[in-house]
Order: sequence, then C-alpha cells, then structure tokens
Amino acid sequence: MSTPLSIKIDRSSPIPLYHQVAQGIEGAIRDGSLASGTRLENEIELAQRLRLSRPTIRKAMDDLVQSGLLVRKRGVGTQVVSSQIRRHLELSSLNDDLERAGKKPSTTLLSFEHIPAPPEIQDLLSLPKDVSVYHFTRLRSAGGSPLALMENWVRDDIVELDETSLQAHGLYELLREAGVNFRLAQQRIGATTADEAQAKTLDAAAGSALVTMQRTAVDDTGRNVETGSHVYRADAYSFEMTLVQR
Amino acid sequence: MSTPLSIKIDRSSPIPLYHQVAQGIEGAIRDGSLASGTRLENEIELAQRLRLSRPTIRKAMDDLVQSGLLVRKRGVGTQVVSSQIRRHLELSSLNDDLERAGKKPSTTLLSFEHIPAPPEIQDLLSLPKDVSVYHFTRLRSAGGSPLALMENWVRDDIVELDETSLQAHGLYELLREAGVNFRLAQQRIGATTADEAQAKTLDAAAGSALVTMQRTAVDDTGRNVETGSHVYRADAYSFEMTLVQR
DNA sequence: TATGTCGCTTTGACAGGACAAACTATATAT
DNA sequence: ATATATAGTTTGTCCTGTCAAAGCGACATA
Repeated sequence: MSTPLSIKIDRSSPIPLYHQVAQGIEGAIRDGSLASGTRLENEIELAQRLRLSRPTIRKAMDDLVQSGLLVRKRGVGTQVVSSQIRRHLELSSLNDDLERAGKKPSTTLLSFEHIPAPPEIQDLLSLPKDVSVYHFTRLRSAGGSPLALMENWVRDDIVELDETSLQAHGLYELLREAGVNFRLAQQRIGATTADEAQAKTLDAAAGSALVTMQRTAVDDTGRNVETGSHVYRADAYSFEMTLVQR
Repeated sequence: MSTPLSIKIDRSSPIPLYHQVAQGIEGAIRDGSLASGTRLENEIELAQRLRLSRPTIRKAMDDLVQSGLLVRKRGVGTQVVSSQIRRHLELSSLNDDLERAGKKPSTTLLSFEHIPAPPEIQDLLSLPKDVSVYHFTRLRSAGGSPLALMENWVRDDIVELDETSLQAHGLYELLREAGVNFRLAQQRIGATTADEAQAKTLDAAAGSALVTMQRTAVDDTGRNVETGSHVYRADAYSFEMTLVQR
C-alpha cells in the first residue's frame, strides 16, 4: 500500500524544501521506482516521515499535479499518472529543446537589420514611439539537416544584438544573459504549405507541409520583449504538451 | 497606487473563498476595471480588507498567475498582465470551443464500429485484454462549412455509445454525462497536406495544409478513456495558448 | 559624481492546527 | 439479497503566526 519513497532533504540548501520534495518524487517517477498507477503515502504520513509540515508536502504535490505527473482524489489518495502522459509544454526555446534532446543545433543568420518598428510590430510589442527593433531571420538545423525558418523582432532598448552572437547562440539564451526574465508567452500553432523560397531554404519539396508558430513573449516587468513567426518542417517537428484540468 | 477593487465574499456559499476571490479579480480584469499594468493591493492589505487570511488570498493569486493573468515580483507587488496575453489552453473539446464562440457546430457521423481493440490502440489506452473499443470518424462543420475530420477510439467499459447520440452531441459532452471526470490529456500538434479523400470530405484542395492533432485523455481514476487523431483545415483553425514560466 | 549601505515594502517559504467533504468498506437492518 | 447507515481514511479549505529574501529608494560617504 504505502511505498517507502526515500527522499533526502537538505535544510541548509538554498533550494526550497517543497521543491526538494517535488524533485524527489519526480525523480522516483522518472527512474521507475514509483510505477504509474502507484498510490503514494498520504500527505500527513509523508510529512511526519520527512519531518516537514503538511503545507510543504501539499505545495510539492500541487506542483506535480500541475505538471501532470500526479492525480489526487479526496478520500482516496494520490496516484502516479499513466506513463504515456508526460510533461507540460513549457516556455522554452527550440534551441534549448534541441540541446536537451542531444541533437546539436546550428544556426545560419539569413538576414539582419536594425530598423524603426513597422506599425504592426509596434502594435504587437506595445512599443513606445521612440523604440526601434532588431529584425532578423535565421535557419535552424539539427544533425545537419534544416529544421526551422525563424523570423523575429526584438525591441532594442533591452539588449544589444549583433550578427556574430546570433550565429553562435540561441535568442533566448542571449536575452536571458542580458537579464531578461521571461514570464509568459502567447503562442499560436497552425499549418501551411511550403512556397518556393521556403522549400529551397528548408531543403524540402515545394508544397510540403509546414508547422507554423507565432509567439509573443513577455518578461517579468510586463514588457513584450520579442515576437516571432516560425515555420518547421512537419516531418521533423511537432508540438507536444500535457493539458491539465483545473 | 492601490486600486480599491471591491469583491463580494459569501461565506455561506459552497464555492471556496479563494475561488471567490480569484473570480472577483478575474472579473475586474476582464471588464476593464483593473487595467493591464495596474499594481494590485498587496496581499496583506487585501486580506485584511476582505477579512480573509493571507494564505487564502495567496491561493487565489497563485491560480491567476498560473492562468497567466497576473505576474508577481517579490519586493515590488502584483501586476495585471498586458492585455494581449490571455487565456491558458485548457482541456476542452472542439465542440465546446465552437459553441462558446457562438459558431453552431454540426456533426456528421461517417463511420461507426464496436470492435476488439487493435494492438496499437490497446497500447495507447493501456487496455486490459477483455475490453473492446468504439471506433468512429466524424466530420465537424461550423457555420455550414467543414472544419475538421476526427477519428476516435473510446473504451467500451465506461460509456455506451451509439450512432444517434454521436450525431447530436459532442463526444466530451457524452462522456461527462456518463460520469467521466477528465483530468489530463497528452496532445501532439503538427501539420500535413490533404490527400484526395481528406480534401474531398473537407471541401478543400488536395495538397492543401492541414493541422493535425493526436490526443489521449485520462480521467480522475487514471484510466485512459479516449484517444483520437484529428485533422483541421489550416485556413480555418489554429491552436492558441498562453505559456507560463514556472 | 559615483557608490555603497541601510531600511522599508512586498512576496516567498514554512510550521502547526482545526474542521469539512468525498470516498471506501464494513456492518446492520429490511 | 439489497439497501442503508456508519466509521475510517484521505484530501480540501482555512486560519494564525514567523522569518527570509528580493527589490527599491533615500541617504551618507568617498
């Protein structure tokens, strides 16, 4: 009934206790020691065993429920979710995703300009009149084959961008280094077919299917930092996500 | 500096206090009385004014931060997010979405069978050996024009389905009426081009772009209730979502 | 002028306790 | 055998309280 579940708590660590608990449980789920469908110890027991308060345990479990790893039911207990269901779609960049997947992304900068914002971009980014933007297009490849064509606009009052750094690093990486803390993004995913130019750049047939994505990202001060319009080869990329009922 | 923000709390209501607060704030944001960028009262003050405890207020705000309506920053306060960003992608059905948008969806049942589960479906739904499935395809139209082609498999030990009810009602509606409480869904979105048959059914050109979506949904007991593979006309449908940094 | 320190404000983390509501299973009555 | 009550388990909601950490601005200092 009750799985032992050994979690180490380090009270001197700067990382919050509830997060240590969450990581511990998540780790046990991912390495298989907590199989899907298993019922966890109840909150009170776990709290006593780890010498933590119930609110702390609950906060940890709340987070795991939110990311779709656990389900709770009053009067019954907390269960590990079936293994096919995995991770929540997070605010991450293509570059990061590829690096995590061990692919080795490379980037070609196709165009770069520093210009006053066109009206529709000024609107999308809610820009003050005197702020200009960087506008550039990049080709992202993984494992040597082209994957995505990305067009972006970034306001110029937050970070200074140039051709060489964009070749070498992901955009989100550069922005984070410049002190930007992303909070939210609004994203739209659809489909289209490749026109001549896109087909040529992506090394695909004209008329082949592409996944389209438009995104606007907001930092912790509420500024719209970046907006972009990307297309991905449909045979090489799709968006995966876990939805959680609230 | 501090916006007044009048929220009515009904302590005799069965709906939790924190949720009443969240609804109150969300309402004020949506009807414009809390403009985007506004700083809210601090948690302690708001708690005192509404005669609630700080944890209750915090829980309400946590939920709104999760749904992307608010951003918090230690030492600064809590702000309403810029107005373009809104609404988390929720676990909802196409039918519900269309009805909410006032479109008047209609459904044509193209095929229907009640069969033993094929191996890959048995795997996707983690079915016991003796459970069979309903397998059916539907065409969903909105405002008279075809929009989506949907193929679904539903395990037969939870709900009894028949042709007539599927013509008249959405699948999720039928499942909810049968007492199914959805908790999670795993979803993958991509793109493809329409083959002859799809083009004909959807009243589109062969080779035109389609958005693809595969989904498996889990209920509160951890069972995989339903899996499906859908295609949407790309010129009429796209997926919109707000991502929140955790 | 520039820089660092200090204090104020606000959110973040954590504890411990109390009762309510939902679910399960067992025992009881019809 | 079939309902019906009942007790026990577990999560849900809500409270009071305490201290820490981050951000910001004012002030003092070099």
